[in-house]
Amino acid sequence: MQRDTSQRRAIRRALEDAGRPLGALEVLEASKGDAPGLGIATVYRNIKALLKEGDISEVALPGEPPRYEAAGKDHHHHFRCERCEKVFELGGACLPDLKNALPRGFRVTSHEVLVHGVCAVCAKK
Amino acid sequence: MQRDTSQRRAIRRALEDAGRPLGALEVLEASKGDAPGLGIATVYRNIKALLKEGDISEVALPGEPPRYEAAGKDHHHHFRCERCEKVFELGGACLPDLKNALPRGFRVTSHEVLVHGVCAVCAKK
DNA sequence: TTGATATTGATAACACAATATCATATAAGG
DNA sequence: CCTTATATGATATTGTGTTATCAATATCAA
Repeated sequence: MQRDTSQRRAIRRALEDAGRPLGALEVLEASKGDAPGLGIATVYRNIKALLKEGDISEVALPGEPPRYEAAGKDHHHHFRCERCEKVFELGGACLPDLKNALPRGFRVTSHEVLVHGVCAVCAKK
Repeated sequence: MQRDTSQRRAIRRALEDAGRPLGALEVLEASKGDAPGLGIATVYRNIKALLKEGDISEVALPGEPPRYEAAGKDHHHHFRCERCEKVFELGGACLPDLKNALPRGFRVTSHEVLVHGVCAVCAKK
């Protein structure tokens, strides 16, 4: 159990090559080149499997369905273009001292930053 | 059109007094003291009306339904307790220089920070 | 107080993403 | 090359949050 299918390869490849987090439909589109006729159910199935195996990780966004990106990257945050709605990866640039802003007794386990704006491609149009 | 009902007063009051963003069901619970028998549809209706009037603003969170808070506050971010799932307001503490982290040609319009952790009440248990 | 009408509460209906179903296709060991 | 159990594709179903419907109620101007 766990066969090496062309669909699974195409989906893994699409996520590895994208360089940015993809939603389920984006994965479908990006994978169709390598796996014609690919169905959305298969995309969801394989996303779930890849998550369980730890090959990809989920990028949750406010108000929209999650995207997925290759796992194992350094700490980073994301940028969402409000025109094309694509999400991009941002390197470096993290938070200053959070502790000052925290109420007494609060304990931090993680944080996430989402920057909104217009990407380079959309800005030119 | 636009009548002053006890339900509308209760809902507005609940959001103003909460001191933290509330979800629709939290608004329902918090308003029931002032408006017994309040229905969820009325909560949604009034949230929508208060949004349109600019009295409250939406706080979108990854992977869950939006919360709402009184409008007009200074720039701030939010903390979500992973135990009780309440969301709290964080003052101050903002981002350093975002520009360095941005790819060329990207334009920023806003950003949001969500801190995950355990709130003071839950940490004591 | 009265009457017109906005508002409410209960609940049906909707929208959307994600999962389940199931017949068919296919990978992989023998 | 066969066999068989897993994977796939099409689509029905689910689940959750929100909105629509509608009879009953309550606001507020006259």
